[in-house]
Amino acid sequence: MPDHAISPTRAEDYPEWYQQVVKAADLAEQSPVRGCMVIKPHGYAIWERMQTILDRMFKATGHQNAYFPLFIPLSYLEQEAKHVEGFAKECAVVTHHRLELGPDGKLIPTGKLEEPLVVRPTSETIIGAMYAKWIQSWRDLPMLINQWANVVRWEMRPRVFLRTSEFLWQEGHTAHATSEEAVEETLRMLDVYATFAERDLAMPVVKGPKTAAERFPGAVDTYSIEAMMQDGKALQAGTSHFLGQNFARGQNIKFASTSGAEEFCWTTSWGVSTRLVGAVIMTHSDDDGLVLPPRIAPHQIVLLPIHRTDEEKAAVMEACRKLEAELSAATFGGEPIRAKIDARDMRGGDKVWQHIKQGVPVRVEIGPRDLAAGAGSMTRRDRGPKERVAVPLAEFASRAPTLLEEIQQGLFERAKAFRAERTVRLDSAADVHVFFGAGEGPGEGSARGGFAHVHVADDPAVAAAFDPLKVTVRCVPMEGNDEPGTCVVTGKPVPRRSVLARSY
RNA sequence: CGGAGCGUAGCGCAGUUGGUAGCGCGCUUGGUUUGGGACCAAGAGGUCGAGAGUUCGAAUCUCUCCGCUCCGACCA
Repeated sequence: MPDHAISPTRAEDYPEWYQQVVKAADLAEQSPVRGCMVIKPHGYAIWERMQTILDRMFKATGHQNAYFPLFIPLSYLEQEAKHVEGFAKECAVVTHHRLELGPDGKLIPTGKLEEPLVVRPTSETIIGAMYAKWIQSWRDLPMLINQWANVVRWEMRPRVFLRTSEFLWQEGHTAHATSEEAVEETLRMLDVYATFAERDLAMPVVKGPKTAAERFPGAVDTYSIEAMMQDGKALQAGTSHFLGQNFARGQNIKFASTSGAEEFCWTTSWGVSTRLVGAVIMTHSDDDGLVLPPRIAPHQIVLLPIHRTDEEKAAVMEACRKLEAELSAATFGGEPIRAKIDARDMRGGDKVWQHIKQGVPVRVEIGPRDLAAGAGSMTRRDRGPKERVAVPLAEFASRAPTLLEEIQQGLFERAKAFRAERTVRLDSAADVHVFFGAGEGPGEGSARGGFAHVHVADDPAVAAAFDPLKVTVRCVPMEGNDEPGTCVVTGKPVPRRSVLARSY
């Protein structure tokens, strides 16, 4: 066997490594439908973890869930000019509502719709149409609603989890009486995403507003959290938009204010998607497969009984069940610890490697020898596959929360250190060109780059200057960044540095 | 949608100048094993991506289409 479970390794071929990890961890696979993936149980379980945690956070910030239609009348999309422009190119359109059996046995779409329906690429317009009905008075505000749904964006180049034609996400849509309140909401939800990314996904992110070119179609301001993947590329992990009154005007979302005047609402929208699963993979995984932070791992601890005879089996299984019960009674991150006994009848080595490839944070083997010593053999996914530690069974459950916290924190620190190593401050366009290695050779380019903090203006000339490098302005970091300077392209004065990177 | 590559068993691949399908892993069964991706034996599994054409004969040659991957344009 090679010394790692995934081939090729990250260093050899990063994109291919990513796909092999998805396959080895049994997260998802290609479907018969072009550009669409099947999310398999293990991949879906990770998404469910994300949903559970985020949903709790949305509720805690006063939001309620609701559900709006998959189909959006074509005319709705036309209500905000920039919105149409932004999404028109990638929409799936339903034009018929019936199938008839043709003479050759083929099914023929018939029953042409009077008005074509667009499969939602996002739901601003249809939710706005409902808000226009629901909101009449300042007493109806703020309107704070979230929807868990699928959306379709007909992408040219799909990549599992990162960019598929259909994906799952959550979209929050809120309406407010004042601009200040709406901006506050936009930033609050950006913070929710940042907290979730760092605390639960152990993925350090940079928060900040986008440049005009990268803004959501129809938004006044778009904010994002940007994470660095292990190839140095940036991944937009979540977005929060301040929509101003743009959509409210287009869709007539009005309210009577306390003074009795009729005013347009100020709206926001924000979302994260199954892309986060890809983000987690590319942030933590190694050449042995998936590595999951404990907080989002469907199973945090797997117990592996080892036995030969029936007597051994009885004793070992009893010890496993006892430990499983103790672990389930203990808590980590405010939830019961998720432990599982894997008693499947298969070879121990295969079984262990399966759990390694699937990213289970902690494995505990319990065999007759361990039992005699009152111990279990523990291995951690964030350490080498053969670094085993004997742990006393009597105390393991009480120590487990600390252990999981240590792993969670360790992964976060490791990711932060990685990002720090690949983050630089540059003060000239020439340095940017050098850093991102203008002339990259095959197989080498993927290892280059990172985040460059540079003074640049929000100006098309900046995008044009770095376009040949495939580098874009990811966002203008809001924290620890108040050093004024002059734009390295246009020479204009700017109040702070921006993050430049290649991106997914 | 442009450029490149690929499509043969669940996975990874071989199959030369056209002659009717093979290897490794995996899977099933039996046995030997078992604290680190076991070994022996016997088996199951393929309209060679789809369609058309050339030919006595096509996985192999020609054309068209479909899908996947990478690189561009677009994006969460």
